Amino acid sequence: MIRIIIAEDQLLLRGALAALLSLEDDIEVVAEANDGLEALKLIKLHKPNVLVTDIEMPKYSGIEVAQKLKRENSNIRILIVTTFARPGYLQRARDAGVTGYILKDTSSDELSQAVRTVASGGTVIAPELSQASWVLPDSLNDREREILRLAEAGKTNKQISKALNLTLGTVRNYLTEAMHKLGASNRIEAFRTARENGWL
Amino acid sequence: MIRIIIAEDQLLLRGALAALLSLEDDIEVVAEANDGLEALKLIKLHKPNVLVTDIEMPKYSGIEVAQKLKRENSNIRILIVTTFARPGYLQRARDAGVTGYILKDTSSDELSQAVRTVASGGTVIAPELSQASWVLPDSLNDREREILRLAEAGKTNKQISKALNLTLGTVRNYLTEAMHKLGASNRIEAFRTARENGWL
DNA sequence: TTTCATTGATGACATATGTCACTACATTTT
DNA sequence: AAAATGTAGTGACATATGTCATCAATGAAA
Repeated sequence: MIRIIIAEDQLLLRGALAALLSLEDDIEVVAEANDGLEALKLIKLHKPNVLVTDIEMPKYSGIEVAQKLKRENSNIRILIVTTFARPGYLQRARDAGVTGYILKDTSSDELSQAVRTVASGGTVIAPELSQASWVLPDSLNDREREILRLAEAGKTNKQISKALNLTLGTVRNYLTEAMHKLGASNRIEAFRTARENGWL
Repeated sequence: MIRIIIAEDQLLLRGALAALLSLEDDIEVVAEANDGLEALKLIKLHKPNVLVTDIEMPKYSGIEVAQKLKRENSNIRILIVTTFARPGYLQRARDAGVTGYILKDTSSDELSQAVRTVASGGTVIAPELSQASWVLPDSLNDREREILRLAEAGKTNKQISKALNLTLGTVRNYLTEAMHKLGASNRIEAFRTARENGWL
């Protein structure tokens, strides 16, 4: 029997996933979490074999949960079920020891099959991601990432420089550098590209 | 018996919604659509009582589908189930004759109850929205909207002016005006605010 | 220890953005 | 017909943004 926990903040989908997976003879849903923090607590409590989780959730993202579990040398298997086919997400997920990554645009059959594969030590990657767009490596550094995030929030260079205790000129330099790395010709293109690739 | 069609592009959620609603004795799922266009075709074919639909879908959005149905004087009831609590969406949905608007973060019980209410001629609005709706009226005009959309895509004023056959100065004037209306101090804040309110 | 990479800074420059007052014209309203 | 409204434009101005070459301090690697 494969014991699983489901972490997903959309109640409707969470309930549905639980219902669908409970129908399988070899799968038992032992708990459901509404956010990353709750997921961690429930995992410690129930020691399931597999965590089926969304990425974008309150408290901790699915990727952060995976990172924490890895740091604790947990031997739980993780299957991420997300809307976003973002190369950067997949990259970080794999680095965090995640062995399953599928999209919400798959069938319930594929979902339960993925749970089984992951539970038995296998790897499942959504076909949309397995080949495509590896091409761009994330070359942004932390400063560039921070600055892009603030730019995305509508901050001016001056506000960014105050927030990060940097000079106005330095902020502009980092932004220029980020734009070059991303092939963007202004800050808006830059943070959009970074966001779409899952680098923010 | 309430005959319904479900339109939702995420396969997993669509299947789950269908499964959940099929469990109810008084509800029958007669078809499922993957996008707005398919939904319209299936409605003509099956003449269901209620359309349960997402907003953000390929081909036509749920709101566009509602608008087309209204123009054809269809007497189908529409229940929108969406992730987004955006006042502007709700506003446009109501203008299109939609009588149900709930969030994906509700329970399956509330969902089936909402279907019944809408089917019998009632109205259901997510509580998160029923108050917030009239906070800010959407005072943007079409030009401002277009320009904000292009700005959001990372276009410069010059590119926008070429795309819309306007003068550079005119584009800047519209942008300034939009920023004033939205209480924003630059284009990024402007299109973010507009987007969050569902005005783009 | 010398070299190298990283991180942050400066200054000068061109271009883009945002602000405002005012104009012009066509279409509605009154 | 006169007034109001909507749509687009001009010009002048200040500030923000993006580009580059160059410099300095620090810490890690050779």
